[in-house]
Amino acid sequence: MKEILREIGMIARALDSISNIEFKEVELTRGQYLYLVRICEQPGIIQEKLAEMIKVDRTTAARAVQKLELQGLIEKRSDPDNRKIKKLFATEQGMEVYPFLQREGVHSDKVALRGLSDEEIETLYSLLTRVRHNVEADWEEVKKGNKRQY
Amino acid sequence: MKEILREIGMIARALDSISNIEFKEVELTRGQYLYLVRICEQPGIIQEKLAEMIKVDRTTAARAVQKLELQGLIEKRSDPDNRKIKKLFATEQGMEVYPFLQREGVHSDKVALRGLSDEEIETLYSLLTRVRHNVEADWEEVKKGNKRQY
DNA sequence: ACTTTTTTGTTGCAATTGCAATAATAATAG
DNA sequence: CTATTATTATTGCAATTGCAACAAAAAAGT
Repeated sequence: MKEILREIGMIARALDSISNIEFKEVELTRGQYLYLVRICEQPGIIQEKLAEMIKVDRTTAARAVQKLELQGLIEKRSDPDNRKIKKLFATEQGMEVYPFLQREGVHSDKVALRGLSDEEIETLYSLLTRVRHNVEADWEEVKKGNKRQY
Repeated sequence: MKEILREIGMIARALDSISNIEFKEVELTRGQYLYLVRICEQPGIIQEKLAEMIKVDRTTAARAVQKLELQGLIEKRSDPDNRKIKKLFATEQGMEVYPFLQREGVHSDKVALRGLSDEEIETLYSLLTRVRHNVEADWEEVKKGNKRQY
């Protein structure tokens, strides 16, 4: 049943591709939207958690965040209680583009789920959450350098 | 319900990341496995279809295929009936690594679907197929330069 | 027949991506 | 309390990725 994972891959790449093209209108380059939406939604999140959430390499997130900061869309604030971390916040300018990201997301959602009943959507979501939990555990292990055996 | 698409994104990135790390063992660099498995499974497929299947830019597929050829894992054959296309075939060497890709795929599958019943798996697959069809239509439009409206 | 459009392939950039390696602080252990 | 480990962030490469722009052949229109 390996086709399930292929379907997921296809859907993810297609949607990502669409988003990247559409967000150029808001001066966002490839991938940036992923980080910006999450920072808008979870003000104060740190880079490390962001990478973990998105499932991307730590250094990739570092660079994406760096660029968002340079563009003035987000801000890094040092924490007096913990000098190791930098909390991330969307600036006013960042918050201005957020509604656009939301609208695009809602639309993609609508398109993707067209023809599915509310119940089917609920089922799909619940199943995917479980799959994600399964996969996420392995991802963290492998990222740490541990080897899966099969 | 936009969380569905996020779950899909997370799962896809996590699995892709794992695969990329594991396939280094077989001298494959990032992304190459996507193309190689499909060429092994569909001998004679052309680049354009490959990109369409995988949902990746045409030029990205071009470069991936180019590299696979340079590494001697696949072969491009010109078609006497159609001088525009080049059919792709795995070489012996390419076919040798294929079983490894398969085993990895089966294992990822097992991990991802752990705890799901056969029926749930069936349901998930069927729902995802529908979602993919929905998304794929939009992707092709947007790739052609057409604008979605919302 | 021939003109226009679509398909298929390639290359030049400019950018993201991620592994390795480094650093610094915080948390844990002995 | 100090030594070791884990967390968080950064930078230097080397590679993939994709948009633009081109080319050539095939397919569709007129």
